Amino acid sequence: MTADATPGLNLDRGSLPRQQDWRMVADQVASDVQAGLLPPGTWLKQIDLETRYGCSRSDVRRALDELVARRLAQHVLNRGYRVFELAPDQIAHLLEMRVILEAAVADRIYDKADEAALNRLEAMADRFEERVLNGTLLEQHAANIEFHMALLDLCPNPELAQAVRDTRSRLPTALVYQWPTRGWIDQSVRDHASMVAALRARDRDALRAVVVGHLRRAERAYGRSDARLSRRA
Amino acid sequence: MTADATPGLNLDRGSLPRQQDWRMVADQVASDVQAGLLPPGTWLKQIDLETRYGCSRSDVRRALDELVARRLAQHVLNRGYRVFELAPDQIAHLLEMRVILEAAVADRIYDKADEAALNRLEAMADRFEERVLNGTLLEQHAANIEFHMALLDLCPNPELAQAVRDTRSRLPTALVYQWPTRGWIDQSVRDHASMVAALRARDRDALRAVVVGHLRRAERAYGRSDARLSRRA
DNA sequence: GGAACCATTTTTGGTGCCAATCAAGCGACG
DNA sequence: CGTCGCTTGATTGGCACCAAAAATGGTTCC
Repeated sequence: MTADATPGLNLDRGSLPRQQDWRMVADQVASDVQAGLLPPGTWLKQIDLETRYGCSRSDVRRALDELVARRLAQHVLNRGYRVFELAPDQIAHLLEMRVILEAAVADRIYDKADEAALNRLEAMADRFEERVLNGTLLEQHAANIEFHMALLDLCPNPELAQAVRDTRSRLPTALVYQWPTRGWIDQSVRDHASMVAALRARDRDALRAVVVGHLRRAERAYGRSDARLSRRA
Repeated sequence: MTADATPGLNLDRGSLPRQQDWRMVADQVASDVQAGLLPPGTWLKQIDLETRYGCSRSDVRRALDELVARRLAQHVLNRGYRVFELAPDQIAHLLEMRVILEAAVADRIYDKADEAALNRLEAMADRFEERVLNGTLLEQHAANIEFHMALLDLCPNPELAQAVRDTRSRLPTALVYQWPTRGWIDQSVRDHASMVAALRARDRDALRAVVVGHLRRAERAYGRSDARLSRRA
């Protein structure tokens, strides 16, 4: 939290309706954490956040408490708040939970998957493919997220969907920015197509297999990034 | 800057040398909600909590925010906080998630289930049975919880175990106090015994079947309570 | 008799200030 | 020369006060 005066991003809040500011701050910080702007272990100084997001001190405090409750930050008494730093085994555990939850989602996704939804999904898969061909890494990432979110929206159990979102938000995507290999991306493109195809064919087992395989590959990618990181440390 | 000797290991929420005040208040309120002392929909007035738990106003506020983050309470702007009131379909969704998560736990529980752990578990099953024979409803309930918590402690994935605890905590147990039928309790006793037996026999499928059956019965019990409630409304 | 309106009281929500606490820098001492 | 202890600076954390909003109770008018 040192090297940003960051002119562009700030939304003026004087004109906004003044309800629930701290929630927006929490979401902003969460978003910045996910984007890798605030790496794990960074101290979240209250004064910095205050100026950065242009809100009051109490808003910052409540936002930080919320982030702790979401397990995106941890609180050290009389020291402050820092971005949560997951140990490798914690990452493994979270990834395992992701597999469990997303497999369950895959099993339950059929009821709401009508023709219109399938078409929208296919459009997003295509968009991802197009972004892979000619788009920045950031755009690829965004399109990827979009596809998965759309898939998740088809889950008939909103609590389950939220659990998936929460689990995902806790996993650092910073590692993804050094996106492993070209083969990985291509495989992802194919996976997305396979998912839509399995949905169209109403083939439960195939869909679950694709989803689990997709996540397992991500798991291995994390493993590689971790190895890189620990080699450096 | 930010040189740090201790990266990552701490996730303890309870083992701090001195727990923060507001956290204790939050846990107290959560416990009272679970116990049915604070029925769903109850307004949680700040002054009441302040006097009831003998803490400052800011502690109360932070505790309430934490309860909102845990989805045990909801916040209405300029009106206050109230105990979360789940719609029947939300309860159904949460129960479904419980089945998903606990089935996953059952599948993964073997690694840590050594002889000592099995004996402890069996002792708890026996205690539950004993409490069913001659004990108050509250004691039965406590013994039941204890057994399930011990079972959960065998889960090698702490994140998954925590997810189960979180999901459980969101389900109102107040309905259980009017404990459905005698047959239900007896079946529970038998289920617990079956779980231990399946663990001893290392029979994955059997264990999962028992767990899922156990929860499905609870599901039906909730359904009945809901019917009772909505009939009255 | 009932409904709308107004004053009072209660409760919530935010802000500013000050004490408690910790890290870093500095000097003295073994 | 290294280490211990103190001082200083910066940051966090709690508390008390005050403003805004809603519920309550009573009154008046239709």
